[in-house]
Amino acid sequence: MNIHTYANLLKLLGDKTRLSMMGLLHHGECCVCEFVEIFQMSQPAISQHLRKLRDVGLVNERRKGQWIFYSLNQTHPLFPMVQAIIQNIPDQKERLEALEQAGLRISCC
Amino acid sequence: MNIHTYANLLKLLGDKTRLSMMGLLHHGECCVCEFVEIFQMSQPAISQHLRKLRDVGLVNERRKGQWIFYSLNQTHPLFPMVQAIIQNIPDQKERLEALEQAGLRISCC
DNA sequence: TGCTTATATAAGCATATAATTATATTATAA
DNA sequence: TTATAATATAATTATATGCTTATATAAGCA
Repeated sequence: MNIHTYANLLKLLGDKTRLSMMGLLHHGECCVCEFVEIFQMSQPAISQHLRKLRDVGLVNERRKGQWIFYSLNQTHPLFPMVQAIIQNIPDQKERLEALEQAGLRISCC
Repeated sequence: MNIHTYANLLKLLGDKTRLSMMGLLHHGECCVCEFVEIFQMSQPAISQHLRKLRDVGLVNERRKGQWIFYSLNQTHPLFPMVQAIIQNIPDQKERLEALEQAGLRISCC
């Protein structure tokens, strides 16, 4: 893996929405509609951000009925770097708690 | 410092040239002409990359005669994050050694 | 002083990026 | 089987980015 690979990773995470997504996923999997709610963005916009993360393999997707849950791919070769970054950004837990208190958390099995 | 600040930092470092520059500066200060030589890029292109790093305050500049030397600003609030990133990218020392062996290192006092 | 070297800045252009709108796909439920 | 909900994709558009070319500034030197 050369410097170019790392620069591309940083560019990918150099977006407020995608970086926050990674910070949220650090606390566990989330589905698309949760992201839509948290970021107050259109569903296609969210979907396209997730696609970019998925294309590089940084996140896994898991279909559960009508929902698709995303999670961090901890086996990705760049995961150590991702982890180092997540550990340096502000914790996103509050946004999950707010979602939960609004009764909008999709916590199915 | 909010998540937006961090995303902007990552975007800034999400460029092959700027990320390599930071990796090089980790080994000590460099002047513009050294970067021009290392990256085989035009002087204005190099200058513009350095400007972006300087605008955010990630690097310091020091004039020494006709040369301007750049170095890491270790007092920057985002420096811990920068450091974490540098520690995860491939070491850029080789490029400095190649420069040295080509007799193109500006090692004035 | 005038010439050269090192660097910065500005303008222009081609490409990349992120959002919107519209449409397609997939699953559930009536 | 039709309707609805969740998600994905495609096309479009506006903005951002990185490079080039041209020019400006600043220091050293003949």
